[in-house]
Amino acid sequence: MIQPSTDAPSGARQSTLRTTNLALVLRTVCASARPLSRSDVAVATGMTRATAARLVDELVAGALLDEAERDPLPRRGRPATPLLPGARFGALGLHIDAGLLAARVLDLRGRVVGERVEQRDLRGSDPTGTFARLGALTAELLADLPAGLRVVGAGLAVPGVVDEAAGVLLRAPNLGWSDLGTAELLHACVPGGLEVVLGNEADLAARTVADEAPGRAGPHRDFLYLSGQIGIGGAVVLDGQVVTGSSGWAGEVGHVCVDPGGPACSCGSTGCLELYAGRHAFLRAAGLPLEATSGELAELARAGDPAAAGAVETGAWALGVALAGVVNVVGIPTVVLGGHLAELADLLRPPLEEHLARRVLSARWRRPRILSAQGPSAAGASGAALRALDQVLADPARWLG
Amino acid sequence: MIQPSTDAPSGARQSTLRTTNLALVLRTVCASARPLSRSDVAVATGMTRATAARLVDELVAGALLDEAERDPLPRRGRPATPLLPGARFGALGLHIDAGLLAARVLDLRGRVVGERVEQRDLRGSDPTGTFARLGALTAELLADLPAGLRVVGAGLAVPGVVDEAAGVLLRAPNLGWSDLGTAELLHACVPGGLEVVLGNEADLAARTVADEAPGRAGPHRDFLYLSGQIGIGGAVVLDGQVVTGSSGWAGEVGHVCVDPGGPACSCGSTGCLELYAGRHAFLRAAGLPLEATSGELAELARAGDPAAAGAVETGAWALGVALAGVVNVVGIPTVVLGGHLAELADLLRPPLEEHLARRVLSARWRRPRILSAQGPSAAGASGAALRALDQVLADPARWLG
DNA sequence: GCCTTATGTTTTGAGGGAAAACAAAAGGCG
DNA sequence: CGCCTTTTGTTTTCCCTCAAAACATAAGGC
Repeated sequence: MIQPSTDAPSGARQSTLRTTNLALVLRTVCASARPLSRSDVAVATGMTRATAARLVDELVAGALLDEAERDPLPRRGRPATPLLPGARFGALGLHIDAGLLAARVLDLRGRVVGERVEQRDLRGSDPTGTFARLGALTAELLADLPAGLRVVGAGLAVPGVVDEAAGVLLRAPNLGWSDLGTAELLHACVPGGLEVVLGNEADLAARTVADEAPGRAGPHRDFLYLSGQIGIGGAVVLDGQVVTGSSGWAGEVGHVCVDPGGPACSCGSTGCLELYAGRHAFLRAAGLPLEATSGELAELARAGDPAAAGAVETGAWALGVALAGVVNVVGIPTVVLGGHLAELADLLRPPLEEHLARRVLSARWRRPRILSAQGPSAAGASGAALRALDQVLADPARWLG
Repeated sequence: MIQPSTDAPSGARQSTLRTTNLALVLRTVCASARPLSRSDVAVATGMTRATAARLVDELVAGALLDEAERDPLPRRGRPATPLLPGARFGALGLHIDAGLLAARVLDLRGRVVGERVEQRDLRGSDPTGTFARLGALTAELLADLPAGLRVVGAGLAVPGVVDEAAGVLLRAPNLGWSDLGTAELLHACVPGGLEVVLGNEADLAARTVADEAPGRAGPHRDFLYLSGQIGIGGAVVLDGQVVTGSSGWAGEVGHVCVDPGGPACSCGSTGCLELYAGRHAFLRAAGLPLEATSGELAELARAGDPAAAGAVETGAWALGVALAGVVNVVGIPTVVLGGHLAELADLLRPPLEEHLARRVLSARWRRPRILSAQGPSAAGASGAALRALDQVLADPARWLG
């Protein structure tokens, strides 16, 4: 018997055409660095002006696009009406990490509409209390939002492995949490009706590098993102898309083996990258207390402190071995350092690039490059909001009613 | 100025709807393990019977689908007309490897219509002569094909890194070839008008595991494929798609570092996986001549030969360290062993699964599994043909004229 | 003040799928 | 044997969406 095939691709009908093109128009406007006119949209998409204008009108009516003030630049011809992504659509991004709590709202233009960030040591904390505090921050933030903003979705970034579908945090060693169902905790955290999607911090932070605004591609589309918090998480980004795999277990770069004869790791393996280039490993090797920041370590190393310089040296070597393996497998020679590694990027870059040049097979053809993530702290919060906004870009028709 | 954006997604029109649905119908029939009727297609795709039937009729008229004999099974209702992928469409897959030359033609049903495989030591061979020999095999093969078969495309699998767009073989250490432009060599190799697309052997061989016939998914959709030839190539398969990255440099598992303090590799790095689990490494460790086969090694190890057993032990250990890293990064716990590793799979599995269980972070949740590729030799040839046939599935309208 | 230019809108037409009725080919059953 | 039921496949009618082309609008240039 043939099933109606719940997930199988279903036949395209007239309405599919419509929603597809509606989404295309919205994405085209979002993707542009400068405001487009209806005519620009027609040219960019290959539609006729009539069709493009009709779709734009519909999106403007639904506030998914805004008509901006006319450009007073003196040009020939009828003046165009510039279009911008709708400022009245926003999404909530939350972030829990070992050292901070954050709640941030981004709008469709990628602007921060409001945020609350709180430094706080959450290692070994009680989930209930932490979610309550996050709920308080969120309530404050939402109360301060400009009137008329539609919050269309929410996401929570956590430093660990998640089962997104089930909303379960499987393992977050830095928080000391595991197998934590978040549905109820989150339900108490945000206003009812707003669903919060769980996500891995590194995956979401990588989005802020891949996209500089909802639907607008950043300068790098293929890269490996390293999120150095206490451990080291990672995300592979191919053509602007985070490769998440069939489950949440991708990107555990911190547990790539650097030296099989090395020390035992808490994960059960030996010689994991985290033991050489994790935050604590850096600080311990530099003789600093675990409360010190990576900025302090960097300053010491730059000042010529031998222990700090040695810590950087060792970290760069370990990163070189592990990242060379990853680059050889995924074939992407661009690595973006985030989290605490971003603060050390300038120091790590020269030795790390040298190690990669030697160990990466393709180095002679395309020399591996090390970049550092620029964005604000709690990038996971922004990434979570971006992901929620991507829903709107994927199916604008849903939000027109 | 807004450009007509050559590669940007262009607006969907009525005809897009048509080609999309045409492709959907063809893929639906191909994906099914048993023949579908027009009515089945309608149910599976969610279209009306009228629409599905019209599209099927068009595909049948173009020979992309065949109407099979009616099933004589006594059932109520008007008897259905079973549909099968068109047997008159085929593609040519070629394969050059260190130890063999192969040419094979598959049809849309995934059947081998004809093949020529020749064992031959091609290490350090002259490209011109080798391509000439491959051309001779191909000419023989094509001459023997049943009349009326339309060969719609061709592919060539090579054990090395390729630039598919440019048709350049950048690096194939086992053949001793590098920076080899293949366009002219291939032009002389196959009949004019047939374009041959270059591809990496491991990527293409992985397709034969992901798809058991054109458009029909195999039992595993997410896995890491290891192609043990002389070196070790690999491919990551996610949701049935080979992840090739932005260039051809993905999948070089053989040069993942297993021990940074290990011996120097010809690639410039140290302690690469190939030095422990490459074909030659196995044979050398077992005290066998380099001409011996992996089957002989396996037999010795099973018979209790200590050197052979040690070689397997060491290889499993090295594979464990390297694959654990890959599994931790891509989050896929299924590994399919191909090439010479397939012959050793039964021996490697127990120790390798044990190493992975210890070193893979997700092992407690999803225990890593080791499988061995079943298919015929020269899987790259089949994969190359499958890829060429996928063009037809992607845009059947092109082949209706 | 008229022409040129670019943008935006309206009108008309064609293509493709949906819905529903219709036709066909078998078994079931009195 | 003849009629009903069931399933498949076909035909007809209608609606939706986009294309094409003409038209309207709002500016600068001369």
